[in-house]
Amino acid sequence: MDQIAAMRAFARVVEAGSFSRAADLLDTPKPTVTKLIQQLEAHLRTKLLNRSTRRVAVTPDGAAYYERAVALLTDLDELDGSMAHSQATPSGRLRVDVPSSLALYALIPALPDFFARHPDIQLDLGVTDRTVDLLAENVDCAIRGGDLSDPTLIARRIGEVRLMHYAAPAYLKRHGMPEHPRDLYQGHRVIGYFNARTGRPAAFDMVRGEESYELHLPYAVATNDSTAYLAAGLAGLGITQTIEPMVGPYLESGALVRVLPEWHAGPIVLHVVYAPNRHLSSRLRVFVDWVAELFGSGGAYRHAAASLMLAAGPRG
Amino acid sequence: MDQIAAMRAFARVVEAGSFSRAADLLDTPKPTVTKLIQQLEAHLRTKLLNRSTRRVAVTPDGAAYYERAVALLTDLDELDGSMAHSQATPSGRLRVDVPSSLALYALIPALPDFFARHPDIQLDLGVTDRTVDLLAENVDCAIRGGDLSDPTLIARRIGEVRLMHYAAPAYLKRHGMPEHPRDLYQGHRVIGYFNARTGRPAAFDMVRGEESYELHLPYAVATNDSTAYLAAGLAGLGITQTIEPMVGPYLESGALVRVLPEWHAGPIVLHVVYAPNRHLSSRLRVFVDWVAELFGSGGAYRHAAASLMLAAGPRG
DNA sequence: TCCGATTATTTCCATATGTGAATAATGTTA
DNA sequence: TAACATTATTCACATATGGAAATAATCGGA
Repeated sequence: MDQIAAMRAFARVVEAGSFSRAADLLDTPKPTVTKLIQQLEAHLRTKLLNRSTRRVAVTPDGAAYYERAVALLTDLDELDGSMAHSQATPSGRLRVDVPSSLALYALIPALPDFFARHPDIQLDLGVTDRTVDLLAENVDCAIRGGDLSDPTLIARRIGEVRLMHYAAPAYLKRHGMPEHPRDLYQGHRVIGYFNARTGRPAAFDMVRGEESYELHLPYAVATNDSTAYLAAGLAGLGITQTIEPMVGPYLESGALVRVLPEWHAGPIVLHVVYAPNRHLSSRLRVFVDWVAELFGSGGAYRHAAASLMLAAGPRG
Repeated sequence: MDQIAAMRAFARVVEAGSFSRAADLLDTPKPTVTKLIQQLEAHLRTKLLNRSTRRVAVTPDGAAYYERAVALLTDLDELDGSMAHSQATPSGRLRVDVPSSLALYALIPALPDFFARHPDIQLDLGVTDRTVDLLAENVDCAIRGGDLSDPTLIARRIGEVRLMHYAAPAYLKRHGMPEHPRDLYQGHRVIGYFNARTGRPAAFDMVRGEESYELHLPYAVATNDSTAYLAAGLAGLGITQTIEPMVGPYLESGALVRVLPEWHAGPIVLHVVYAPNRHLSSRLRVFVDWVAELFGSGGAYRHAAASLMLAAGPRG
């Protein structure tokens, strides 16, 4: 028995004073109304309505039950309605994971635009380069760069950035400027970036035309956080392999210098990933669309100049 | 979809943290739980649970829905429980119709005993000789004497009373004592009792052994209320045909005298009638049983001596 | 009192749902 | 990395429910 349908039918019969009219109002066949009322009475073991073919009278028990049933149905409709409303109107909290560099240099500076469009959404930003488990940590979506490790997630490509090589002037004054990737093995140090999961530092990729090298270089310091990585480079601790959009203001101020400018480390593809879901919430949908537009339009780094500046190392 | 079952399943999964455990707690097959959750998510167009075969996590939407759904289910269980409770423990109001003479001389004086047994029941007594429509007037049951007119009602026989003939001394002083039923046509008057529905006065039935007469006699006054009828007889307005148990104290006090004592008007069978109902409420059941016992045991009129006494007419 | 219009209910077949068995997926352990 | 135990889901058939048509019941009017 569908008790809710039965309660609705009963309420309508009480209000309409007739099984037939109630059936019409509910757009339900008359035998269905009959059966629902019978089922409800059987469930409650109480006669709710005294009826003949011409007349329907509510029993005292039925009248008492009606009052409370109507209140319950109102609560239920309200609950259903609030779920529908929150689907139709993007609102509520969204948990998003972003690598720190993309958060600090691209996403966060653009958020005023997002909130201008969707003032009812709250974002919980997880700022970490670590690859989080979306299910385990109740993360709605994550922005990821590079290779994707979880094939079960939906990955929507939103753009790409180039990795280039830079060093602080003080570093270059001490170690000299390399002319070729092989030179990096001659007394040079790099800033290491290690994958949080495997613990192994990433290789330095050098690509020029058809020529390419994958170098595993000695480092004085390594980190798994992209912003700390940049700070280490600025401190003159070694050569960095960093995404282009982050370094603009530091190149301008001279805090960083391009190293081996004809060589780059190839593009890093950016994705926004989320779990498959037949019922994708509207807030997740609008966020994903907005992020795709932000990074895809090239506008992601427009605000970088007005963004935070890390401390540069000694100019030497 | 049975939304209530779905909500219950959802609540159990949230609490148990597992589909299988929830199914066990609900004594429901596991595929049923799976389907119910799927149906609920489809209904709400919202993902409530992120799950794998090994893990179940509640979404933020799911958590919010859970709080409110549990409150609703509690209200519903309370409502269902209150109906069940009112069935198990006889309580609530009962509308009973009784002819006035039986109310005043038998039922009402015995009610202290009924309420000692069932203190939670309230009785609404309709005291009238009129044959009420149980359905139209929301009457739970009625006590009736004589022939039954409605074959659709359940009639439970509870006893019988004899109709005899009486007159006040003053009446007999004026008109003399009849020796035979035929004498009643010689200047006598009777108190007429008319059926409320047909408006026709009842005949006087006289039975002695194999001999019987059905007399339509002239009357000075007629009424459709059995207590008013008795009062008219006490006032010396004519000969009455009244049930035996009512007149005890008046015979004792001499306010009434037996007329044609070898003749009686045959027994009147008493029934308690009520509408057929698959779910007879417990209070109606206990009332019917109690009334049957009261009238069946012959104790119905035990209290009459201590009961109200109508004013007698002039003794003459 | 009888007839007819109206309305609740029943019947029987079509459709939807429930459930046992099988399958797919997950995540821990050796 | 492979094996295995556990658990959510799917599949196919059995059972329950929905609904059109037919029937039964009611009650007002002639």
